[in-house]
Amino acid sequence: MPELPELTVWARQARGELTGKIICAVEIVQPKCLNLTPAEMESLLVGKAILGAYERGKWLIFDLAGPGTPDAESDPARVPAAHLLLNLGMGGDFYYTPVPGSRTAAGAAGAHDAEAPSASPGKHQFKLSFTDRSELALRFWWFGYVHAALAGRLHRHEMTASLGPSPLDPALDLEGFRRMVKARPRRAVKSLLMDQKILAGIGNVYVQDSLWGARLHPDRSLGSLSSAEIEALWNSIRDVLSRSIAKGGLAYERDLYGRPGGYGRDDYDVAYKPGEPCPRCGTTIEKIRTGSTSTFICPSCQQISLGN
DNA sequence: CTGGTTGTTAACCG
DNA sequence: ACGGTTAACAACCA
Repeated sequence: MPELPELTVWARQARGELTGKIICAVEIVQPKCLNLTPAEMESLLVGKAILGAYERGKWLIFDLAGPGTPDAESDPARVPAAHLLLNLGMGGDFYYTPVPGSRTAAGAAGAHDAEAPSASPGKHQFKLSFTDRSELALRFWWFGYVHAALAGRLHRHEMTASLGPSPLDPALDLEGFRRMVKARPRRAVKSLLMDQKILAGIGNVYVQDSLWGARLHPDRSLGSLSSAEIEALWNSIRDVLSRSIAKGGLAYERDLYGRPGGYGRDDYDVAYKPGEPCPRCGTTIEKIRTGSTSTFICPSCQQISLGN
């Protein structure tokens, strides 16, 4: 499932590839995922230009400019007229189909055009068509959202407005993270990292090696963490996330151009590797139940108590 | 056929 | 109020 690193890669690509494009048609296959009626969504989107794109937790948000002055470059300070908010839920793909006969950033980077999976017809839930005949389709397995908010109303979109800061937000530092931890002494550490209202963007993949890097058992209560452990956790989270971003995200997710990321099994420490040796001490990695999710831990590096 | 997995919300309980 | 648990949603895979 896409988490913060994948969203970061997608947002960067969307900014480079889609900025300035004008939406001329919208295809809504699954109305259930909308926060508006299909007719409202269509009239809100058609005619607007993409001003920019950015990630917010597990959401990808497009700023849209109103019709009339479609060239975002000519007026970069213009206030967006609306926002399109996409969440792929438990997993999905974007399929970008470039302008016929054009060279994309992927093409320039050396991807094989013949191999590009582009839009698989009929399998997407939502599609934007642009006036230059390029398209962006979105496929997810039912839990995704396609929402829109009008200008000045983004703060009233509850699902994104209630998100906490990104762990990679420069405005959040170790002291800020320490305050988050200290404010909730009775909570389990894994539950804190997964809570999108506190820290946005970490899911059940990256949480695994974030905990292992700090030698923390997922069920450790926050009140039991030492100052050094909090700092180790903070560093571990940021290290895991930025390592994946540097490699283009998870190897089993695909970017806008259909290319897989470079962060694969060899990059994991303990995540999804039950039965394999801990890279630090060699102890066999275990899979345990933590609430409704699974956690992969090294039972000797990550103990609930230090066991005197 | 069974059930585990995946993110998010809502409802419920101690 | 807080935090853990569960169900619900839908599709895929083993």
